[in-house]
Amino acid sequence: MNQDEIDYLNKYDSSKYQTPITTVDIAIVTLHEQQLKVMLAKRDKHPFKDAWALPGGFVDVKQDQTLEDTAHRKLFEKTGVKTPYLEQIYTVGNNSRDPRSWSITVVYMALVSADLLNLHAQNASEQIQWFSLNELTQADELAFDHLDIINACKDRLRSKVEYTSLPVHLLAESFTLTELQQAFEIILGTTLEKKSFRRRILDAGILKETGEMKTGNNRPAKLYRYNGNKNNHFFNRNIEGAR
Amino acid sequence: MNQDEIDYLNKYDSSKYQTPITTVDIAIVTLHEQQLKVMLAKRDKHPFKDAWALPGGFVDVKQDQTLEDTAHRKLFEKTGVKTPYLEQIYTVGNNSRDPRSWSITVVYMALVSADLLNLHAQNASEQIQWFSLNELTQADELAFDHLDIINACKDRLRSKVEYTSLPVHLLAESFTLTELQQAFEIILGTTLEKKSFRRRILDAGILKETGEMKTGNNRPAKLYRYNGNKNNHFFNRNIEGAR
DNA sequence: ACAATAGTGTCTATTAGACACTATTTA
DNA sequence: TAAATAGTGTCTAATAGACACTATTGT
Repeated sequence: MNQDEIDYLNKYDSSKYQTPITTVDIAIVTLHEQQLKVMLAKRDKHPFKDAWALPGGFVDVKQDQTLEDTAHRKLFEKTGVKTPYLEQIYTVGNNSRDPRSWSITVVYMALVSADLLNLHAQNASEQIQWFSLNELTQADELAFDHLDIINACKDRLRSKVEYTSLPVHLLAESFTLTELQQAFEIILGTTLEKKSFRRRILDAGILKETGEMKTGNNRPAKLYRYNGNKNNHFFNRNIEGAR
Repeated sequence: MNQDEIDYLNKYDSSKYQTPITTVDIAIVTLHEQQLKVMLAKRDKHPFKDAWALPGGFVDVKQDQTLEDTAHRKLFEKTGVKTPYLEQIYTVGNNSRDPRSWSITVVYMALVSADLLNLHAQNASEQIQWFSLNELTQADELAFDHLDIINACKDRLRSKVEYTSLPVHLLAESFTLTELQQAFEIILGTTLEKKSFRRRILDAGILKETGEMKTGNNRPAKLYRYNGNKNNHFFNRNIEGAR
């Protein structure tokens, strides 16, 4: 860096340009009672005071080093979960979505196992509630364009389920193949053929048997653990529901 | 909107919060002389003065209604092209990518047919050059994290070619199946089997014969036109090169 | 006729879907 | 032994890959 550039940077004052306000919003999604749920928080400030909105907020330029840090921070504040599956979905920016100003939001989606969340305790609070992803409509009058954003997340979920192993992130650390199949079915909104499903998943080599069994009033089922960290496995052929 | 909210908005001054600076960058990609090329512009200002960078810049809150408007505006300034295939790739934001400040950039990729561009005229200018997408390295010392961004675009291109019809956007309005196959091959970096390729594309029903033929020193080839506007067709099985 | 490229016929290999079957538990 | 769910055997259908073949042009 030469003196010329150093001088330029010393004189640079980013606050003197008119720029959009930039936020990060997160769709925190979980699977509970056979339904996909998304967390919404009641806004305690203008604009859209008292409306339900995705958790989110401004980048804290002191505290956050990256956009992912902002997303992780917000997620931890709301759920206490530190290492979820977190994926950037897209960024919306225009001059009409926020009455204050030209506004940009970077949207993340987090998938969290319900067993890491104390869903009932959180429901007791007035401020946070879990909504069924499929039942949200215009009538719910969400803040900003958050209904559109949630629908975009739902579409992304659905389409990724067709060719990835993404639903594992909605389950507990160990799970049966039937539980995994149900997660796929709930996201896709169809039933899947058992044998094909099991073959697809097992042939992919992405699960490891834990050695434990899940017992009930019937034949016990093998428990598996996902073997691929926070990454998804990509199949090179879509699952049936896609057709 | 009630009086309370109106008062809040009247008093709201977005410039008093410290926020990241936000830009839009575009990877403009074309196919020329059997190679993928990306357009870079030489920076005439600090920071990274005189380094090559992706075209891009700040959202103009007066002129642009949406982020896509900003991308289209930048693209038009550089190429004169108004309606390209334009896709949002992702958004990078952190406190280290720009020496001025915490910085966010929303990255778009545009695919443009080489026959809409006057590549030679542009190469004559000192300010803009087309670089082979596969030959850019650290040694080129691109501005900011633009090499990383370009590599992310390259990865996205490659992976989408495995299951979409995306390469049609790199060709002229009418093209032969052999030209389309070559575009796929260049992006994938492999050769494809002719019969499978043609069957896949024709069975998808995404092309329409123009009725014209392309002639040369050999059997003439049917010319086709893409039948799907700016959307991609999604195949439910990946192409060979994927394995 | 030959070179060059366009375009096809058809066999094989792979894998998803269908569906009936067997296995293992509790009550 | 019945109910319930886990898990398998195996046939069929769909489709991608391989590759040899035919077709049509200019020279």
